[in-house]
Amino acid sequence: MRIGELAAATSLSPDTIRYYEKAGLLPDPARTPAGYRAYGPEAVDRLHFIQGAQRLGLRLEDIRNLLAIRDTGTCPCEPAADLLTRRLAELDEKIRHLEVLRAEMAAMLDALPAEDCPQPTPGTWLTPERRC
Amino acid sequence: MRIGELAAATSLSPDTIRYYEKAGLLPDPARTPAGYRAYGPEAVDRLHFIQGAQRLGLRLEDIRNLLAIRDTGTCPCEPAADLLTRRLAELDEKIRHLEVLRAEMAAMLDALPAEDCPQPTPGTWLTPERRC
DNA sequence: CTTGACCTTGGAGTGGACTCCAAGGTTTAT
DNA sequence: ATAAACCTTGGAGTCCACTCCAAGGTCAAG
Repeated sequence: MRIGELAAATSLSPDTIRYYEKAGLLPDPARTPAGYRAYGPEAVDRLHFIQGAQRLGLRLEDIRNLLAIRDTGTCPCEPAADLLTRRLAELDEKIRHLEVLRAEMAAMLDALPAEDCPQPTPGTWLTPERRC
Repeated sequence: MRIGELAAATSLSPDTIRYYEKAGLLPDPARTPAGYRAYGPEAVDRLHFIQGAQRLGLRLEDIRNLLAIRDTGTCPCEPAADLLTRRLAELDEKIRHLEVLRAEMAAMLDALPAEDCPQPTPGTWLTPERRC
C-alpha cells in the first residue's frame, strides 16, 4: 500500500509517517518505479505498536530502542519490563503530584467566593491586600 | 534591586525574567542611569504569583491574562475561578487517564515474565507471534 | 587602576513531536 | 486529454518555556 493508505489505516498523517521513518522508527520501505513508498501490512502493525507505546507515555526515542531490539530477533521482554517499570514509577509520581495539586486547587476554589480574596496558599497566588 | 538580585530572590534566571517582561508578564521596570533594570519589592511578589500559578499548570498566556485583570484594579476572583474550574476539570481528566494507564501497564508488567510475550493489550504493543 | 562579575540588546537555539512549504513528478477518474 | 489527488524531497516552521550567544558597557572589590 501507499503512504496515504497506511496513513488512513493508522489515523496518522503521511508527514508523520515520513517523520517516523526519518527518526528511525520505520525501516526504509520498498519503492514503486515512480519512487513512491510501498508498504506491506506489517507496517500497519508496526505503527500500531508505536501508537500503543506512545499512549503509555513512551517517547519516540524509547520506542525506537525497543523496536531496534525487537528487530534483532531477540526477546524484547526484559527491556520492555525495564521501560514499564520506569514508566510505572513516573506515573505514580505524576498521579501523586496531580492529586496534591487537585486538593490545593479545590481548596482555593472553595475559598474564592469569600468576601476577601483567599490567602495565597501555593505562593502569592492572589495578593492578600486585594479585596473582592 | 537589580535583575540579578531579583533572580536570586525568586530562584529564576535573569534571562527568564527578561523573557517574562517581553512576554508581557512584567511591566517595563525603571532603569538606572546606566540602563540597568531597577526593581522594587513588588516585583518579587509578582514573580511569586507567576510561579504559584505555573505550579498549578497554568500557561504563561493564562497568567498574563489574570495579571492584566489584576492590574486594572478590578477583582480577579471570577476569572481566577474560571481558570481554576477549568484546570480542575483538566486535572480530573488527566488523573483518570493516568490511573487507567497505570492499571494497564501494571497488568502488562505482570504478564511479562510469562513464557510467551503478553497479548497486545493496549494495541499491538508486542507482536503476538514473538515468543519469549 | 584592574579585573571579574554584572548588565544591556537582538536574536538564535533547545527539546520533542509533529506540521507546513515549495517545486515538481505520478496516478486516477472523468 | 484534463484536472485533481497523490506522491517525492529538503528544509523550515509551530508550540511553549525557557536558554544561549555575541558584542560591548557598567560596577564593585582588591
